[in-house]
Amino acid sequence: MQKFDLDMNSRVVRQKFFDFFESKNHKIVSSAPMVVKDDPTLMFTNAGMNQFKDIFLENRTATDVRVANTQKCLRVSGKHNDLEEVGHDTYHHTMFEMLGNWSFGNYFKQEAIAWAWEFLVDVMQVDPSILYATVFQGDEQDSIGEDQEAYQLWQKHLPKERILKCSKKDNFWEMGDTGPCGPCSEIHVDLRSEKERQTTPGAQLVNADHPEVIEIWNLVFIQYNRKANGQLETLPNKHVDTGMGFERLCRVLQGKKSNYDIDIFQSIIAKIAELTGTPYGTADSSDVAMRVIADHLRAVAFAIADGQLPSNMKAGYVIRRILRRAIRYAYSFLDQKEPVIFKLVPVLVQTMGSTFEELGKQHKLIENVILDEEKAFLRTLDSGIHLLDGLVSAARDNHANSISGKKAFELYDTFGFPLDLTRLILREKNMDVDLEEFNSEMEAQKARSRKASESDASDWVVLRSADEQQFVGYDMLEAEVQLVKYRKVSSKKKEVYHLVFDRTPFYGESGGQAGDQGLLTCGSEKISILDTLKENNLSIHIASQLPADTGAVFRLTVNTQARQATANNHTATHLLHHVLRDVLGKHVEQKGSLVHPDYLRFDFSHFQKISPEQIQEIEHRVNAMIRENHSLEEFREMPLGTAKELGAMMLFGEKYGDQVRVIRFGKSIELCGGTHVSATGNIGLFKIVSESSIAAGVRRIQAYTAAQAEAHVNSLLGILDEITTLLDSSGDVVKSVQALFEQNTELRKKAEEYNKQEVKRIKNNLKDQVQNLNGINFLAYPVAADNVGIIKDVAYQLKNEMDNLVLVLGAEIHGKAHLAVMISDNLVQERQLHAGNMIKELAREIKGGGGGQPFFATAGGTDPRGIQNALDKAVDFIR
RNA sequence: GGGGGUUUAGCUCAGUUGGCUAGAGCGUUUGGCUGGCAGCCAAAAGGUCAGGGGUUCGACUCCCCUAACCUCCA
Repeated sequence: MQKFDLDMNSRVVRQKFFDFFESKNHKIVSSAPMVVKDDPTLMFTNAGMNQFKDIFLENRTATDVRVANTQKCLRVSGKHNDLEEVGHDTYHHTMFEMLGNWSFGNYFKQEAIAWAWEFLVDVMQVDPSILYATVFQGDEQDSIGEDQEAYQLWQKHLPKERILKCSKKDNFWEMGDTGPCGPCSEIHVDLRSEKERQTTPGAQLVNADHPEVIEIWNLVFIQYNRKANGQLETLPNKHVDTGMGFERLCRVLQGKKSNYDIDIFQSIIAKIAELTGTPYGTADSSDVAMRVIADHLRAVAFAIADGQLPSNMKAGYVIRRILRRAIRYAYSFLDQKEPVIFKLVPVLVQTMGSTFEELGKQHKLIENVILDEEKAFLRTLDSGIHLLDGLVSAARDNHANSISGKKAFELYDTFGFPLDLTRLILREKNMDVDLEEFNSEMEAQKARSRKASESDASDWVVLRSADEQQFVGYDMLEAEVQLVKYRKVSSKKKEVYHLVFDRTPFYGESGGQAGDQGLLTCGSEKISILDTLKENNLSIHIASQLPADTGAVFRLTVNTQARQATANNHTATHLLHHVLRDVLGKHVEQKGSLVHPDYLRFDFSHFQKISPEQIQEIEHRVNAMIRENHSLEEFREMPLGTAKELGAMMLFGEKYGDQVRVIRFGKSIELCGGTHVSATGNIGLFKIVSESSIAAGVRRIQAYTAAQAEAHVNSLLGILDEITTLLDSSGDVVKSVQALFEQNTELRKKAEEYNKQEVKRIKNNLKDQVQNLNGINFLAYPVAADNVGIIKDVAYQLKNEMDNLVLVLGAEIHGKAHLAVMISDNLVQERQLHAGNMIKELAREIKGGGGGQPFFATAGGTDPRGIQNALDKAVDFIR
């Protein structure tokens, strides 16, 4: 029987794992950020191996060959992970920790298996009789046999009946369609009761989605490379990559039935219970809601700490979806109509802040961002409910008891109102939604999106094997290089080639700095490099075409002008960052940065609007640092510890190696991989052009430097100049404009007054001309007016003053003919007169058209000479 | 990156197939009444109908472009 230890809280478990692998000569490294920055195939870290991917791909050589860590991971989709399922069962999460130990070309299966066993059974005292191991059974298609070696090794610890041979689906790990891969061996644990275990052997339940027979540790043995043609080749360097679900391990050790019962989640759930007044265990629906909230809170808080704010694009959208799902559950099943999730942040910081210090340091920001999103989504829900009410009453009027899928989809797609809420509300009113139609609308939406973002990358064509790619761009702006590999990428818009060279002076887009542009030359052939991207530590040059001779020696030349402009903006960003912390306070943390040749954009945490005076002060101080002309001090390889002692600025959500590059300009010291000016004086001028908010607690500054700043200032001065000239004002322009405004208002009022008088005058004149025909007060008369409004006004006023009126007015305004017909309401009723029909006929006389309502209509035409004819003709209608 | 939507008074929003001289509620101001928790009554002020272009006799309404925001999908 599994014994468990109440003192085995999550912190102790984590520490024991580290201690164990440290004793096996592993280096304990910190978790990489959860948000992935330089891998287009991945938005979030979804496994422990992500931060070592470049080692497996041999883009980087490992400095330590034995490593262990805990990695914060996020999964929202995948074969066993559907966001909508999380919280309903007891062992799936969006955010989770993955404990792992790694060997980079060092130890292999024997040690990996022996140590896994030793850690679980000897150190953590897991009952060996509830453990199962799986090994790869081989695959004919790939012509590889079963993993005999692993099978043998497991027999030292487990009887044969508890070592299971499994298929490629569960026991062969691949990073992607191509690349490093290999068989794996999983450890499963059977947590069912003694009695249940005797009735059904655990072996039958392994890999069968049983909630109590679960995988806890996957040992991956990377020994092959999958080539583009599907073939496997044996790797010279074999690696071990293991991953153990931390929350599951804690569950086993704490003797709980559910991951959500371990200390990490229970502290959060207890707080939810306290805040909502609903104890955990009250009902199934509220329990699910609490698990959803507890899980999603972690995911969102960690993402924000790593710099990923909720937004409507890409990774930010995933975070928003997770957070909104939590809000939805709080709203629907815990009856929380006001923001509540942000109140849980302190508990999370308390339980996890010591291991992940980024949480505590950004406590306030995380709260603010969550609160803001809660408010926004509750507003969205409010207006959605309003719209749904409209749909419901419309359906009732039609005696329908359901709402079309199309409408429900519109509610969801356009107004962000979730389908499950729609259904919940409808059910209370005994109504339903056409789900089939909803789903087909959804499919159409997805298809549209896919089509729009379609791009097709063909396989890499590898020309030569190469060591780690060398970046020489800090020292050189051109270099002789050779092509290592290339591929063609076609998207809807155009075709480009991705080129990778053995070395390059081109800076690949990273750390917010835009990639270099430039030229690739070979003899007389010139190919432009449009952009440079960085993927998994590899610089990829985007070229408009492929060079004729791919085997040649090329010359790569960076566009120096763009590079210099970029450097200006990058250095200015550092100065700005430094000054912001001085002027606004040390709470300022970089939350995003874009360094472009034309401008710079800097996002940072700060909770109020920055006043114009502060903007001026910031600008002034940055310009002062520019004039002080600090020289660049660059330390390419500084131990991380030394950099910290220097007080170098480090960023959350950024991963740093042991050796870091440090950039210093006077008091500004930052860890940075970007390119900079040789002295701050090069920047010339720094000018802030906008300050705004992009999220709760995050502000954005955009600025220009050098030539752009100059151009900006000049264009503003130019506008001012023009205004001054227009006003013919040599003195205070602002006062002149104010005076102009006042004058304008005055004149407008005067004009209105004049019009009123004019209307009155015309009206009084007309009154005398009214004839009585057949009991109708009839008048058809030309008037002199200089705008259409006057005719209209006259007509309306006369209508108010006279009964039984049929009025036809004509006027020539700006060379065009205008007619208006007004008929008293009673005549419209009694005599079936219709101004609109009348005017259509009359309009013929002025060669125009018109229309309107029964009592009032207008027409216009091109022939003013016809006005009198039209007026004469009008009388026919009342005879 | 693609789709859908919104933009009308200080705020929240109505505004039908193009035609009432752009409205409501709240808020503001003024006057009157009133011992009360959003007091009551009356009146007034307040609009570049997001911006620009077009169609039309006539555009808040239809078409095109731009901007900001909301929202879904990838």
